[in-house]
Amino acid sequence: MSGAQERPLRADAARNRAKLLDTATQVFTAHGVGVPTEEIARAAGVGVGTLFRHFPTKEALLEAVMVRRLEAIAAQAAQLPAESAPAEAFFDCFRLVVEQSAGKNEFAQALAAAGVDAHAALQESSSTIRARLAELLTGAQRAGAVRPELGLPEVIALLVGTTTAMEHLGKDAAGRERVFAVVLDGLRPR
Amino acid sequence: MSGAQERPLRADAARNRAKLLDTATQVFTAHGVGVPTEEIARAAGVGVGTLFRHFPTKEALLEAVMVRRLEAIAAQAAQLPAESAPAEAFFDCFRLVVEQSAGKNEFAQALAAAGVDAHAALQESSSTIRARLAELLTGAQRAGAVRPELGLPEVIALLVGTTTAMEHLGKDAAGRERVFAVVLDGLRPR
DNA sequence: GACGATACGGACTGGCTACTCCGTTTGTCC
DNA sequence: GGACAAACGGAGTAGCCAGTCCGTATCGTC
Repeated sequence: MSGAQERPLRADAARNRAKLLDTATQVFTAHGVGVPTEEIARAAGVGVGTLFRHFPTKEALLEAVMVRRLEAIAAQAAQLPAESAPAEAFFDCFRLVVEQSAGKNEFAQALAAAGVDAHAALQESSSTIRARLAELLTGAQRAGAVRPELGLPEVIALLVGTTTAMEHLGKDAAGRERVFAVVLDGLRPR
Repeated sequence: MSGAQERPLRADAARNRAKLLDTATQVFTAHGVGVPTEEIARAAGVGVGTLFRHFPTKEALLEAVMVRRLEAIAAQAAQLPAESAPAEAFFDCFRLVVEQSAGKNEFAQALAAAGVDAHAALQESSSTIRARLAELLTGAQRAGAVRPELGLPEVIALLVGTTTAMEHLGKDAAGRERVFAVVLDGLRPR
């Protein structure tokens, strides 16, 4: 699916590409997606020309950052043991996604605003997470730990909403925990 | 606090100002805050000069739109009868704010991003709602209908988060209702 | 209906930013 | 170590958009 027959990058090119991705992740998260591309290039220690050679568009860079984060989340989600403890696995996954998504909301919004709703790469890596989440959801529902009437779209909406709530609370760890309690308990059947 | 000694606007000026506010509300909600000011002016049937005479800055226009919405919400919230049924009043208020805030999240974000965290007008009208919400919250908590450990910041974060979740679900009314059920039930004590 | 004050329209400006182009540098392979 | 391709840097370009300016139109008043 992903392995095209690209010839290998030269060593410096590969290094710069990785550095750009890392830097872009940090800078976008810290200062928002509105930062000029030039600032990212400078922070990464390269020229803008280099940035645009690797990512032909600012939007492409944004997308690459998102894909990378989604893949990281998917990898962690894959670790969760579903069979033994379906309920915990689902709730752990919910927490995981929310915690790893801190500051990512704005990215998704920016991409959607740019009319990129259906970019293949994003589609692919997000559907991996969705599939995993669906699996854990039905497991937890079968175990009676989650309201049976909830579908995947509602759970995802709650995921996004909870992330936003967390961002709104900032660093108040105790408050975040109380919000988590509200949502997670709310997911349980009455 | 708000009644300054402005001399009355000329009839056409008052008309244009009102039209601009209405149009801006619609256009910002429909197409996001990124729309060029010129587009709003055109949609309102006036020139950009007129727009900038009434609102010296795009940001000022955004703020005026927000203030107006907040005031509308505050007015509705003031109607809710707190004494007779504290629990219902709180939950109704929660719903009210979420439903009236559809599409407003992005405004607030845009304003915050512009470094306008503490504009007096916004502060004032949002603090009206906050005060009302705090009142209803403690009432509901005293009645045993809401978790006693929750503070106003957490409730507001949940409000914002729920609004986002709703926006994410789009027009799926049944799904929205299920999400509401999760959050509102989660607010109740265990 | 005439006159001063108020408000209007929209061409124009300045600044910002995504993206390009090409002379220079660096890595790779023999 | 030399030669060639690959990659780099950053000044330059084009387009967009918030906000200005002033000649023209409209309002309100006598």
